[in-house]
Amino acid sequence: MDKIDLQILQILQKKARIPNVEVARTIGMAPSAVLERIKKLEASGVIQGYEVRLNADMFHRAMVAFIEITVSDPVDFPEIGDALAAIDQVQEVHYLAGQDCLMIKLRVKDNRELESLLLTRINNIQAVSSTRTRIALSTFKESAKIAIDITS
Amino acid sequence: MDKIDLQILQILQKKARIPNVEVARTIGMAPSAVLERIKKLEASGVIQGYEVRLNADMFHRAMVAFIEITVSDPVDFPEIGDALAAIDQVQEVHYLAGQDCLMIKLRVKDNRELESLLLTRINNIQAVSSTRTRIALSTFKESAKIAIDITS
DNA sequence: TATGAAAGACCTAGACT
DNA sequence: AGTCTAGGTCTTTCATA
Repeated sequence: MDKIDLQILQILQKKARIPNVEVARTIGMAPSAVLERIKKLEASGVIQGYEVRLNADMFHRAMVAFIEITVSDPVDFPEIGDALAAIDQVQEVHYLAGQDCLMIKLRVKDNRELESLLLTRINNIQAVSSTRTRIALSTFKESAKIAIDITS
Repeated sequence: MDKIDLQILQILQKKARIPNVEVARTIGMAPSAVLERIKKLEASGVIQGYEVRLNADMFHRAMVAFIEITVSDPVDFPEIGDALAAIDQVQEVHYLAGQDCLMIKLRVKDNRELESLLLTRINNIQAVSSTRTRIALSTFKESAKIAIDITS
């Protein structure tokens, strides 16, 4: 990965769904060269995919919550992690260091749906011993972007 | 937003950087009609953007952490939220209900960078009274996807 | 690895339904 | 809102440097 690759990624991070030639023009290269580089970045796993960012409010997912889920037996983490990951409303599942717990981020319609998930999909998992829910009232920033420093 | 729009969004959520005609073929419509719909979805704010998902490990951002930041004076939230959002390594900033605190998600290279951020960018903010850091050891799921139910 | 050429695919505006 | 058409643009492979 050289500076040109970083430039390409920086452009795609701003707007992934643009023509190849536009990327090529921006960095002053032939489209075929840019295509080859992007393909290599995809093949090597640097680029993991291209996503649309949708407005959650318009899909009954206005409410963001984080839940810390404490588990009685750490051996069960993989199964529980997968079970939580399988819930549509759950966007993230992380295994946290030092406290025998998982952190999940989810988006639901409202309190009612949150309660329902807690009761029927989370607290009813055998090994789950407790949960601690934090609800977000507003969001200042939410992005998967990684700052790319070309000079490095 | 009708079922056709939902179908289009479902396709774009799988892979945003695909030709318009391919979307059109998949749902059995003329490309121009699909183009028009996508433009409307963009204009109305349903589609907020198109992102590349990069492999964080390859950009010195292997470590994920969540920090709860307690603030002495709730009046200061907007400024602190913006200050935190301005940090490159910070991917999310949420204002939490009920505990006078902010939740941030960040990606850093290692413990050293995390410590440096805590000392020089977070704890040195006047109104910040305490922080509670949780480090993710592994991640089961991490996505901004919203499940789209076509039948609805 | 880059360019340039060329064939084929795609985009998109506009006429029309 | 959709289809169809058509010119212009973009993609992608390949020969070449």
